[in-house]
Amino acid sequence: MLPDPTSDDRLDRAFVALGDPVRRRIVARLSRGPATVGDLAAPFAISLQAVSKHIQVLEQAGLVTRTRDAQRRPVHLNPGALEELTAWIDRYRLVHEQSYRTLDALLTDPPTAPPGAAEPSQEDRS
Amino acid sequence: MLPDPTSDDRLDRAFVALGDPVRRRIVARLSRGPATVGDLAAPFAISLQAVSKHIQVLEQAGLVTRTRDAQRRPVHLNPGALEELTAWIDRYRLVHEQSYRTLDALLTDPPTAPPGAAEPSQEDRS
DNA sequence: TTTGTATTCAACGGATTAGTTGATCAACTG
DNA sequence: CAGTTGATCAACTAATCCGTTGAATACAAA
Repeated sequence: MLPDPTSDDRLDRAFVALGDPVRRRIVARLSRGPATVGDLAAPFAISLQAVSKHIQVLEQAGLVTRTRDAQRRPVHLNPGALEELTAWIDRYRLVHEQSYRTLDALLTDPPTAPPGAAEPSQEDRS
Repeated sequence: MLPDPTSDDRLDRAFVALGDPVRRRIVARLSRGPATVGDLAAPFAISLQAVSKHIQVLEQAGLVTRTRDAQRRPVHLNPGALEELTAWIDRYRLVHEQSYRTLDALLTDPPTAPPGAAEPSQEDRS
């Protein structure tokens, strides 16, 4: 049940979670402090149950955590998870265009690797 | 057909696009320079057509663009789109916890707004 | 204990997604 | 021209996702 830190499953879920406008608005709201499910559901035209599911998606992505307060389950934003996302993006944000070499040259004249010698395992990570 | 800058549809698609490990690896590869569909498909165990679809998803999200080179369609990363994602995240990365007020007080004692006076339209954006 | 409030669970339908295979299109090569 | 390469289109399947409604749970208040 514990999350596996060597898998990128959390990263998958976190990006997908932020791909929904409802969930992004929830995150935006939570950045101003914790809120209950009812609070979070209020601005939306969808059912409370649907919002509850969205919160579960955010929780499984590690983006939020839940505490307990009587019958309420306050939701808190987990800023660390958001930082992981920016960290991933920042790793690839800068494009190394290799401007000294034209695109045609790149495509027709592979630098040092002959067509038979493929090295697919060190491509990248995550 | 032109993208509508006032909609967050692009943001939706971009986050969802990065939620797939295959597409993240494609982005990672493209950060080192443009590549053809065949190049991008090589490291994967899935069909070329599947990779072609992944590229279309990335393209519709604004994350990549395609050019033309004879029968090849080189794919280029669009760093601007990645920056938009980090920009969104950075807006909410810092949590304003309002530590001077306890969670219970937050929940049971709404600051200045009486329960009847709701103002849901300025909640947030995107 | 009964009632009310806050939230989740369960089952379902409709839409979307990621993969497949087979056919097609476009451009280069001999 | 015919053949090959690079990539897309089309049709299909299995799985997942987003929303619904109705029932169940947990705690509080009367």
